[in-house]
Amino acid sequence: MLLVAPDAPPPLPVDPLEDWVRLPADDRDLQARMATLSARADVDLAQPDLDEDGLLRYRGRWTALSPVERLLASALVERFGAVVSREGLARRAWPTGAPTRNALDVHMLRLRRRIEGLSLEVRTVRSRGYLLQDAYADRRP
Amino acid sequence: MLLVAPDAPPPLPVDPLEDWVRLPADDRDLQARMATLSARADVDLAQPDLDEDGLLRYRGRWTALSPVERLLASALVERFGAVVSREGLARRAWPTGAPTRNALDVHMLRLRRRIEGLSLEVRTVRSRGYLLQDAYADRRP
DNA sequence: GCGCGTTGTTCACCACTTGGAAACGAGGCC
DNA sequence: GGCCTCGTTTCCAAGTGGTGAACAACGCGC
Repeated sequence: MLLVAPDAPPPLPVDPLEDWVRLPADDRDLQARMATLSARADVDLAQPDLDEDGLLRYRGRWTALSPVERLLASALVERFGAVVSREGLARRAWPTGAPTRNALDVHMLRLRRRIEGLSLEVRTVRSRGYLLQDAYADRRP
Repeated sequence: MLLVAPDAPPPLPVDPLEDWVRLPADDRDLQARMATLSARADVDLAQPDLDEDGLLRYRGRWTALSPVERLLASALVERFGAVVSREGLARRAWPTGAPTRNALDVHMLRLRRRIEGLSLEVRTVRSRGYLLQDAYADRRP
C-alpha cells in the first residue's frame, strides 16, 4: 500500500496485492483498500494444513479426523485445488488393497461432512476423481 | 471501475479487475487506475486451459467436462478465438466416424450450457464452424 | 461390561452421459 | 413464395457412476 504525495504522479501496480491512495486520504477509504488487499491475500494464500496429530487446519479453524480420513485428506491437501484420482486415494488409504470400491465413497462422504465447518469442500469430478478447494472458490465474481 | 459519491461508503471489490475512485477525483489518478486494470486484464487475458484432469479452467473458475465435451473443447481451445470447422470438431470427438450429423449439434449445445458460468461462449459462424471466445469479447471497446 | 467412535458392507436412488429422433426457426436459392 | 440446408433445442431411453442411509462388527477408554 503506497501513500502518494499530493503532487506526485500515480503509480501503476500490476500486482493485484498492491494498491495506493493519494494524500490527503479519507481514512475510511484507506481502510477499505487495505481490507480489499487482505481479502485478496486470504483467498490466494489460504492452504489447508494437516498437522502431525491428525488435525486439519484451515483459515483459523480446525477439525479432528479419523485415521482413514486423515490419509484421504493428506492426499487431497497435497494437491489442493487439483483432481486426485480414486485410485490414488484408495492407495493412500489402504496401501495393501482397498476393501471395496464403495468404501472410498462412504469415507469421502464422511470427510465431506466433517470439513463442512471449515469452509472447505470436496468436489466430485465424474469418472476422474475428487478435488479439495475453498467452499467459495468458484462463487467469486 | 466505480465512481463513488463523496459521502458514500467505499466498496470492497475482491476481483482484481475491479477498482474504484472517490469523487471528486484527479483525472490523472482515474487514468492511472484504468491503465492498471487494463494492464491486469492483458496479463490475465490468458487462454482457457484444459488441464490433464479434464477440467476447463478460465479466469480462476473451472468446470468438469464429459469425455466428448472435453474432446470438442480441446479443439476449440487450441484455436481460441478462431473458427473450427464442424468436420474438424467431429473428427476430434469421433476419430472413427461420427454417429449422426446431429450428435455434434447436441454436444455443442451442452458444451455451451456448461461453459456459461466461466464467461466463455461458443459462437456459430454459419456454414464455417464454431468459435470459442470470452463471453464479453465483443462488448469491449 | 458399556458407550462411543470408526470401519466396512449393502442397497436403493439419483445424476450424468450418450446417442437417437423430431420439432422448429433462420437464411439462401430457385 | 416454395424449398432446401443448416443450426438450435427439447425429449426420450439405456447404461454408468456417485450419493447417502441403514446396519453390523470392531476396538478402545472408562
